[in-house]
Amino acid sequence: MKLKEFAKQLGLSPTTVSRALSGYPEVSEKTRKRVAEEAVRLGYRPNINAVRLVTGRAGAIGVVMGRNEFQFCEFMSGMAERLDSEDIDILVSPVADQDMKAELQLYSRLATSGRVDAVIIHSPKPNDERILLLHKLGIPFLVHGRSETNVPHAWLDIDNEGAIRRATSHLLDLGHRRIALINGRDGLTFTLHRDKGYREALEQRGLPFDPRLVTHGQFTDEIGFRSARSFLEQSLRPTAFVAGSMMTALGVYRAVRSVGLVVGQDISVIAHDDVFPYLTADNMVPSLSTSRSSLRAAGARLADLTLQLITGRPATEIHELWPVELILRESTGPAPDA
Amino acid sequence: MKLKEFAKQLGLSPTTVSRALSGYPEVSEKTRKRVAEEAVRLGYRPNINAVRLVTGRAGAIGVVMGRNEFQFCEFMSGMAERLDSEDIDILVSPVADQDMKAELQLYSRLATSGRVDAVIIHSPKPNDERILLLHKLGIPFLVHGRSETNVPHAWLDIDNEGAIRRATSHLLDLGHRRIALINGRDGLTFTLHRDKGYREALEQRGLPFDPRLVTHGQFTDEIGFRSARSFLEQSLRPTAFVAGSMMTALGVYRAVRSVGLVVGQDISVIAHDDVFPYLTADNMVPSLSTSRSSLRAAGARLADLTLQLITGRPATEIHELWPVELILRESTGPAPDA
DNA sequence: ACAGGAATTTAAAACGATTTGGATCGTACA
DNA sequence: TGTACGATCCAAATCGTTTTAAATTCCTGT
Repeated sequence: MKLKEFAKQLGLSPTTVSRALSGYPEVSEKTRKRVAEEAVRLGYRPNINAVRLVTGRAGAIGVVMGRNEFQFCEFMSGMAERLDSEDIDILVSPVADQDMKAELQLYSRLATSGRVDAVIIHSPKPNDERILLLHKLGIPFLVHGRSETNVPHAWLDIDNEGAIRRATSHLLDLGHRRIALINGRDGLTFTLHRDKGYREALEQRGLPFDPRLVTHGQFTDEIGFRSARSFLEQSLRPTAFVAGSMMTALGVYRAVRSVGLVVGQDISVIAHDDVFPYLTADNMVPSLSTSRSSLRAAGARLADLTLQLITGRPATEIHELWPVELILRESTGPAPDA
Repeated sequence: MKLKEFAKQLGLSPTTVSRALSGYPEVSEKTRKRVAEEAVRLGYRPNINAVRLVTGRAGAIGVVMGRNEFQFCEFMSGMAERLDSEDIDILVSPVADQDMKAELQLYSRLATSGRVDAVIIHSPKPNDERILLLHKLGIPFLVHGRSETNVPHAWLDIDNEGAIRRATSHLLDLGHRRIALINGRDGLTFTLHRDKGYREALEQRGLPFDPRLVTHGQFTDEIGFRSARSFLEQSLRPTAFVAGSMMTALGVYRAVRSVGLVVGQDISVIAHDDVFPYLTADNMVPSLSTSRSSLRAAGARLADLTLQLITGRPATEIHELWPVELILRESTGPAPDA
């Protein structure tokens, strides 16, 4: 059913009907109500593509998905939750991991194709080309994470630095002196922030920083396992691990067991938990101490902020830094006697 | 840059330019080439919303994402891989798990809003209301999984029945007689198929089916753990587990260890693996025997089939059943002596 | 040189909404 | 009574393409 036909059935002009449905003020309350009711009864819905053409809005937010990111679904779920009351879709484009050229091209296509009103950038670097590109192309965008890139941009991030500082500090409080950090991919801002938090905790006690106790890599069980194994094989092995993700922690647990040690007794573990419904720190054996921040909530909020950005709120106003909880469970305990 | 302006610069009519770019035959090769080159040079790209309005195509495929599905990202990645050469987007809508009413409403909105050209249905039931609804609404759709719903529909599925039959058979070959099955959510076709495969393997040996050895539930580590624990606490405990997913298997491993037994020795485990880059069966300790089928490949193929469906291939022609590999690793071994 | 037909090209009509700039209707006030 | 003004409503222009139907150009064979 088209607007013209629907309007005729109501005995009104298309103009009035359109206005009534879009909430413009120059239509009487009585008419608006009647239009709304009849629209439901007759099942009239504006053709979305016509609306998009004439308004110039795309009605969608673009997100670029790396190939190996298990976190992505959770984030998107959050976005979608917030968006489903609006008439805004989520458009997903995939890109091969660590292929910056392909990724830039993709963003460029996305921005110029008019398919999306805004895009979201994940895992930025301190100096991120994508941010420069999108700024230059003039499309609204939001950064999930932080960057030092020298153009104004909106961002939302969690306090990675504080999270890891506190986790490390807590392990130090428990008497651990050799603490290994299995961090994220090198060069990304959040990885750097976590490195920084780790060092700060050491510095606060006047303890030296040993680069042999830190590794970088993707958040997979395999990397968690390998890193932990190689740490445990060092002559002076660490007594505690700070792991970058739940998947990493799985690998760490395995590595610890594989050398005949016990998590929570011989080796303490704290991991960062993005809160997944299908893999919970509480259910691990022993239950896993975590720094926790809901990725789903971040997705929802980021969607919200994106809507604000689209409707004109200046990007320079949009900066949110979320605190991270530290939740202690059984995987952390006092350092064993040396 | 608009078509009109671009055409004027070329000294051609909009019609010819449009045709040249869309590959219609009634334009000379020389002109086509010139138009294509100039389009790149001047950066002309048709306004996507205008195209969509006039052609009536939405240029997007809709997928509905349940909240707790970690598999989803992997599937979507596959779809996206196939789609990124086409001018077709993926539109993601979330829905609360197990809320069929909300889900039906969502599909209905999706189908009538004109935002998508086709939708994909996941995890169907033998008698699936969504299939009936979409058929009634007349929008093209593809089912990932199978259904006995009595309307013609396209589908792609893996051979769940055969996979679990073979896994169970193999455990029987190894001498196991009490084999527990930790299956998926009750009522879904793939769950029923897996149940069936399990029973068939038993029947083939003339062994009785014991319903106390089968549980149903979501694919989470928690459910894996709880189910396995309760099995292991039975007076006559099973010596082998067939687990529905990698997450489930994580829980099973934990449960086995928590009662002081050893996977691969006291207890054999086979799980179904959808092939995730961040959690691999090979890296588990002991490495996990799996029935394996790439979810990413399924996503890519399903995207492909969806394109075919949209361009007119009859749904009744589109039926694919994929075989599942059985990969034996260290988690399976001969049954311990009774 | 010219008819006939194929190969190109084009003008103009969709597609289905929003929005601009007026029109109409009542009501209140001088 | 006439005017001004606010409250409603409407006709027509517009968004940027594709596509239909018709016009033009270019060959080819006689």
